[in-house]
Amino acid sequence: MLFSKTCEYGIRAAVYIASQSDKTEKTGIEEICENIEAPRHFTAKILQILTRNHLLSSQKGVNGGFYMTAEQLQQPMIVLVEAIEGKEVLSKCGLGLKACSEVEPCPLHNKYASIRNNIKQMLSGVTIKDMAVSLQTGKAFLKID
Amino acid sequence: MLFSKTCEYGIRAAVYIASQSDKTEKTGIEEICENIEAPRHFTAKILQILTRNHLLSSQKGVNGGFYMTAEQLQQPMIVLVEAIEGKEVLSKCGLGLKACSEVEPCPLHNKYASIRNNIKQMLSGVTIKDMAVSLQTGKAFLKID
DNA sequence: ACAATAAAAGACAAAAACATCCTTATTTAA
DNA sequence: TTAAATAAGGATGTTTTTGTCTTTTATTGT
Repeated sequence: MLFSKTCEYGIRAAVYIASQSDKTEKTGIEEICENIEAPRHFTAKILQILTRNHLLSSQKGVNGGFYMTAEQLQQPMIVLVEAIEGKEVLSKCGLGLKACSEVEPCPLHNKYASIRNNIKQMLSGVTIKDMAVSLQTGKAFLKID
Repeated sequence: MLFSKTCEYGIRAAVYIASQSDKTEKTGIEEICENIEAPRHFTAKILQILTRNHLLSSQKGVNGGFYMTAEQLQQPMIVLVEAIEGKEVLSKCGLGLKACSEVEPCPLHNKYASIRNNIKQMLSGVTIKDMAVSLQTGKAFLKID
């Protein structure tokens, strides 16, 4: 509902990569996709987008793969989501009206705005690292073995 | 983000029909679509779904059209949304994990659950009629003329 | 240098969402 | 009782999203 498949895979992949970022080895796309149960090539494309947006780092060649810098680990989820879904996604009218505004609101405007703020707050208040830590400490899961 | 196009059109159409429900004449699909700026045939199909689900009433033939009973006007938005998007939409995992649960939650589980509850509350707390009234009193708009 | 490895990039395919058009069934006014 | 009106239903088309496959480019260990 909230996220597209693209966004779901992107978040899951980023969190997995983050969870591996203590290791010195970089993480390959194959390993990532196995651990988040996402389609190989499709996910690779999403990671390209994130890499272009400097939310991930990557290296080609032998022993290459994906990894995250300390700075990247500290990015809040909202940055990921906006990179994938586009910045507008969190400001568009809930009923899809082009002209919806404070002055001429749709019938759902205020209620929707408040929900949207909740969502923004959630996405701003959680970093990739936060989620990775919850994985590492066994408090959360991306895959049930 | 929150709603599909199908759902947006469905809500807008229902609200428009509701806003016309004081009149004795029923409202035709043509008029509805003009006033909510939605595609004619596509919207007609959505209204079929809502009618089958008894969220709208319709009548064929001369002077036919769509209308809503007092009871239908009192339905909360959540019923509309569930009829269109499916009941599961408001209980699925935010990261798209099949196995996500309280016991084995995804890294976003609790935050997402709280957002979802907000959304449910909003959708349960607003009736079609509420939205129609805001239209009728000029407090809200579906179309800017 | 060279072979192996891994991400990047591009072309293509399938499925789902969105949208249109045409026919059918029903109702009613004349 | 018939013609017109209007929703319902079915077939089809388009676009977007999701997914795969192949080739290219960069990197590195030997």
